[in-house]
Amino acid sequence: MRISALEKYGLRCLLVLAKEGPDKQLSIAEIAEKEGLSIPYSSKLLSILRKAGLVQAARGRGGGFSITRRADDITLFEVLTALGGPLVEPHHCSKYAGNLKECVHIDRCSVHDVLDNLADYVEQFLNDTTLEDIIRADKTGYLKKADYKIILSKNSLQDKLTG
Amino acid sequence: MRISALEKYGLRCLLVLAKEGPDKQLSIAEIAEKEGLSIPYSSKLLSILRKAGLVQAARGRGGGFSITRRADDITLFEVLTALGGPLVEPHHCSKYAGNLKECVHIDRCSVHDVLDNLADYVEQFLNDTTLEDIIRADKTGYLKKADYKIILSKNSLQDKLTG
DNA sequence: ATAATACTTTACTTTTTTGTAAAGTTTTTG
DNA sequence: CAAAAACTTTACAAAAAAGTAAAGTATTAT
Repeated sequence: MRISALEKYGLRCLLVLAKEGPDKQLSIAEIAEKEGLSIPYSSKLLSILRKAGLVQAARGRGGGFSITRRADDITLFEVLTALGGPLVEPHHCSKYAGNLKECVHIDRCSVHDVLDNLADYVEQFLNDTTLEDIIRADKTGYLKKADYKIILSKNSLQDKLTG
Repeated sequence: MRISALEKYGLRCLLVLAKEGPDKQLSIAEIAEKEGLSIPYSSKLLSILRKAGLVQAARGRGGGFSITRRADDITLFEVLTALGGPLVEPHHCSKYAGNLKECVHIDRCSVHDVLDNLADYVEQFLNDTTLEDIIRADKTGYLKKADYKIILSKNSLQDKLTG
């Protein structure tokens, strides 16, 4: 379980634009320079962010990229999902079944269930963190932080199935 | 950010042994068969688990693997860390600096800070989940689950540095 | 129009991760 | 002691991810 390079670098590029706000744009070269990345790699990252609708591009002379929404309206969840996909593969049991066509735990896979719970849990954190929070931390040195007082309860798997 | 194949398969192999308890052992062939994995791949997974001290091996005829501790004494954090390493690279800023030798945000990297917070947060969940919880869920259909009532607070970065 | 600027797309190389194969070592049984 | 069972190690092949390069397309200024 690891944060990918694409996620880290892509987030950093987006933060550069987030600091500028939706009304200002920067060229790939400017963004690459600010983050110490190569121009081709920055192009790739920005292309992914554009396809996800997080930034928009203006082509031609005087063009560049701008963020599509305000920093306080974009969550870390959106950004990391755009760059790295979901934490758990949607069809884990069919994709990672080893030699067999289907997971041996096809009827009830508690590993999958616990990983799904973890994904939900992580999503909660990521949805509670906006780009604005990160920008503010840069300026003030204070970062919003989960308080590690997690309430654990027993929930029925059946609840999830029936909604 | 993704759960790796090694983490998922490794966890499954360990769970097979956890269900048997520390006093019973199974051969690689038996474990592979139960999880629908190839024998060479299972060997690799069990080798990693052995080096991490989570299982022990008895060689020779009649040998096999057994878990070293009870299922309720092994957390998901230990298992996933053994199989996949930490969520965030320890020296992210020096390793993923792009073209430069050091991260451009070397003095204060709020991206790194927020990812460290995420790692701590995830660790909390993983430390609260034992192999026994997963085994129980297999039997009963009930899985312990974080209640999504996360208390967010503002914490000083300085707090982290000074302890 | 034309040239310069700047995004876009495709293809390719390198590195890492996954997964397999085979030869080696240890222990037990006959 | 020899053979079989079973773990161990090393090396290798295949697939995915990371990162680079180059040719293409759109826009604007002259």
